[in-house]
Amino acid sequence: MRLSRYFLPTLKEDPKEAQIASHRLMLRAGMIRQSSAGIYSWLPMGFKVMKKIEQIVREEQNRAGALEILMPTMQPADLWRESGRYDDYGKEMLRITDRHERDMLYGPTNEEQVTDIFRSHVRSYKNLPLNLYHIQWKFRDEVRPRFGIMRGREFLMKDAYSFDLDYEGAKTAYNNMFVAYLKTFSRLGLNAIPLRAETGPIGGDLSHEFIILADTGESEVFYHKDLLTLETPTETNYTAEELQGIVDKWTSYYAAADDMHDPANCDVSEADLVSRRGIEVGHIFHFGDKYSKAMGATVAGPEGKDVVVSMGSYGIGVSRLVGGIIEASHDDDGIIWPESVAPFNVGLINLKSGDEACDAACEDFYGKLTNLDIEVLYDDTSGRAGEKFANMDLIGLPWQATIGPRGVKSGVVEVKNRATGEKQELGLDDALQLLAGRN
RNA sequence: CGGGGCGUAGCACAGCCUGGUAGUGCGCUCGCUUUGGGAGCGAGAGGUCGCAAGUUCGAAUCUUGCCGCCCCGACCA
Repeated sequence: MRLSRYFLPTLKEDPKEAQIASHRLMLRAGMIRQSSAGIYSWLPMGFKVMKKIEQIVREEQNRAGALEILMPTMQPADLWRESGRYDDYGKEMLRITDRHERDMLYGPTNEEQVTDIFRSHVRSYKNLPLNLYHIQWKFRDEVRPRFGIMRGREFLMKDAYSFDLDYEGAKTAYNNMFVAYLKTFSRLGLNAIPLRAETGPIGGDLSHEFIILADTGESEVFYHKDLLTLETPTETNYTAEELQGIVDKWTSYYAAADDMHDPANCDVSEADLVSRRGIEVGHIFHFGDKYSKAMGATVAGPEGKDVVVSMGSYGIGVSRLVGGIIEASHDDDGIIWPESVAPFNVGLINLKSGDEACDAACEDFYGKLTNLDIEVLYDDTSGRAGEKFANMDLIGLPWQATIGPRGVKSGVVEVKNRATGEKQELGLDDALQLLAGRN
């Protein structure tokens, strides 16, 4: 992509409403545009990153055996009356009346909707286990949206819902998602920590939040320092026992958010206990028959009797992750994208656009990178060097390749690693090889 | 929802107290000079001063009402 043909409205100065790094940087890097409080348009580069995150989430859900569907954003109130949540939910739920005076709502979540789909199509235990997920926009009318995309009112979420015959099955479904989450966050370049979460009135121990570490995190977390040294599982088809083993291992280390942390009850020595701030990016939850019972989601069991299915739900905040990743990975100059979600792999800087030799060298290099399926943002504009460098640092592409009059003469390109700041002058072929190897 | 603050050009702001033809910096357009970390000079474009009513000869400025946005707290992916 040539920058001269792209839409990347970057800002030199900080918009005053942006208080935290991700919000500030997303606005400055031209990723989003606020429409109203907590509601944003996604501009090309922001959208591209979000789509990459979404795709990684999707691939790991698919690998885990979940099936993608798409449920609507607008839901009928009647479904929510069945579960009793229409009255319970409060003002966070955006209620809308259609032209026929029917009560509708913009979905803040989809348990009712998916349970309705399940009960009307699944009759036998033989069709279980089943896990349906979708990646869809949700709306929660937060009293006070803030932090840009991190806590907006409209947000993109992946929600998976599992259906099993009994608790044992549901537990395996839960463990399966637990492991899928470890893989997902690892691929996103994040250190995610599973925290035991409040299970509310349902009880049990099957609820975990996944948080990523960032200084601006919303809550304080405490965890055993060895937790971050655990290896992320990589295989695809684990047995129920293997899944349980992985989950047991990951949950054997102490990890708690401030609301669950009790110093008196924490057996980790002070030297091993780490305290940092975290951002919640995922939540998995077993809720048993809460919705299936209220809404009559049953299947015929092996003995021919109807059984109320056991359910769980598993969310990942896809749009929130865009901000979350920036919170976890930036410096004073701008964003530092992990390679897996970077909008482009390489930023190619032409230091003297209009200079025949420079243009030719850049065009050649650009073509070669593109032919290797490397996504390149080629700054072919007539801007000044400093401006181009600063802009490239701001948008945070993992690699920068700079070609200027000086380098053209000696046939070299300067390659800079955005994360480490390390620069090296390489011949064109060596530079290609380096960048291709990283792709 | 309690408390506080702010709405003036794409962005950041001054002007308001003490009413009198709407400004500065950055960005944008054109020209010349520059050119390896956010250049210089010159010439331009761009604003219903959030909206409405009121006071006044005259309102960005004073009064009232409304709307929007931000921050702290409580609450949440």
